[in-house]
Amino acid sequence: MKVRTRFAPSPTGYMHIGGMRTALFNWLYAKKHGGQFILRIDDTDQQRNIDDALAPILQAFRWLNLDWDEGPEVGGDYGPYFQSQRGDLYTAAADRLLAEGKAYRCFDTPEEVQADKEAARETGKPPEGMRRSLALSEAEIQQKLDNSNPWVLRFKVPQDRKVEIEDEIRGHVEWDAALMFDPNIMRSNGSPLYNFATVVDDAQLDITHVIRAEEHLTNTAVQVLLYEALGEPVPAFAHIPFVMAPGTKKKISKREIDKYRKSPQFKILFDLSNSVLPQIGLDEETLNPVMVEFYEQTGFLPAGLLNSLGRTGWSFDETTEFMSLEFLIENFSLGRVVKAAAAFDPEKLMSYQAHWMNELSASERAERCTPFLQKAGLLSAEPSDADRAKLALVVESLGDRIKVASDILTYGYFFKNEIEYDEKAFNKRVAKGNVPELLIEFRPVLAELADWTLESIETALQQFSESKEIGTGLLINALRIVSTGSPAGPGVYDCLVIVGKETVLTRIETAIGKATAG
RNA sequence: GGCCCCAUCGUCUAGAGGCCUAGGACACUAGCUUUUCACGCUAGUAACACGGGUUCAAAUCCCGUUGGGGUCACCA
Repeated sequence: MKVRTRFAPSPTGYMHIGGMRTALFNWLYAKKHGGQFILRIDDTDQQRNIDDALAPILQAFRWLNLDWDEGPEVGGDYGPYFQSQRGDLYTAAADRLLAEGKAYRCFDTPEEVQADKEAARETGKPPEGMRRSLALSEAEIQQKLDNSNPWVLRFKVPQDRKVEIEDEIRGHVEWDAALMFDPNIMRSNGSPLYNFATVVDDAQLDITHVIRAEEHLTNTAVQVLLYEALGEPVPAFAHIPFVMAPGTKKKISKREIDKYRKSPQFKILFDLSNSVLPQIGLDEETLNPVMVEFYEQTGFLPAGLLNSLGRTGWSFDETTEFMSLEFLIENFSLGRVVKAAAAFDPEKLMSYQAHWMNELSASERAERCTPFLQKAGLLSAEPSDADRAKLALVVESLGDRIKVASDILTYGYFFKNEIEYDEKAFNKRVAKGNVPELLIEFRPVLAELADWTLESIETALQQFSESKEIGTGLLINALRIVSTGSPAGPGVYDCLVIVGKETVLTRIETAIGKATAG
């Protein structure tokens, strides 16, 4: 049998990082077994702006290179793939259940149902009055129908049995049907409830493996019964633990974002957010680390996020950490999914990210950095050859200092005409001792250099230091601040070459002026 | 509260009765390297929730306790 898995997001306007992990596991399982991955949109409860709310979700899949075999935009033989367009399917299934006596019209008011449930809560058993509508005669039912009394469709749970599944991750799980409350499967307006719609859809779509978050484990009991009542084969289930927020035991959630902002475990991500988003014109309030979009916008690599997602709640063996998407496809298995919930770890994500960034060539890294400089207004939309050459030089000399593409903005000073001095560093390395005097003497040496290369500058500096009987570190450290303003960055000679001879000479003058002024 | 799930270093995990003096990775600490920063290298700190069984032998199997989580909607 051909493996078919699915991910069924609601159009919420963003792709949740935890949901992405669930989707990834579904996708991997399908790919690993040469099957199909289907995207179905659970929009029964949504009304408007479906397109807007769906776009970021599809974009997240595209960005991570997780293609879907059937679903929005690509279509497929089992469509439509929006629940809002599959009404006939649910109605037909509901009619059949009603006709076969497997479901019944419940005329209880919501208040009655509520009261029943509260009364029964203590015992854990279904309430006495649950099936009072079932006792109604044909005539009584007809009369209520004629009076347009509202009703919902309830599934009649066969109570004299157990419901059992062999979960691919959790193993044997069973429930006592006698303890189950007849679930509402159709609203009074005729639209289906989740548990019903999902079963009808998964059956119709020939889904073979339902891989979803463990919060659905309890729902599975009802769903199994529904499959059976509908005469459909029950798919294999795999309930994966959910992704917790770092430093907590709770599922990671967008609602808790304000707490996360203060969490030390999240610091690395919010620091990035705070420094990068304002520079590229994005709002820190609307974009955050719970959303997959955040990682795309701050310059993570798909490989970095994928590696992180693939390793939270799953492992290949005792040592393998770095996994490409190809590796994951080749080796993924539900059997190795960890049963306990796992916390998403930003620090570890960063280490995966750094690894995959380093796998890229300098020119590939430069390409990733380009849009960030452009959005920050530090590089024109159509860079000149000189601009490109400079960027290439900067990225090359920065090496592994660029972990996420937006890190290039930390070194934005290479692309500005005016530099800002790090005051502390300036006082420590420039406005100190006889450094200003040394700079005054060294400047003409640089000015007379025929070549402006790493080697020529280094040689000149060493000879000069030797003649003055000083360590090279003195000028090296001073020149870094003088030429870039910043205490951190590439080697000085790289800095000097990148900044350029004329500018360096000018900046030495400026720095001397500043250092001697006060 | 009923039902269901889960439980190894701070974190992600390895471990399917003896390879466990519990392994790897991230983080952390120290040292080395070094012209800053970063990288790299070396070393170190650090865990089987608890209590009973079963067994010659248990992190691994069973039971219980505790703790954590999920779920009990005309949400998905």
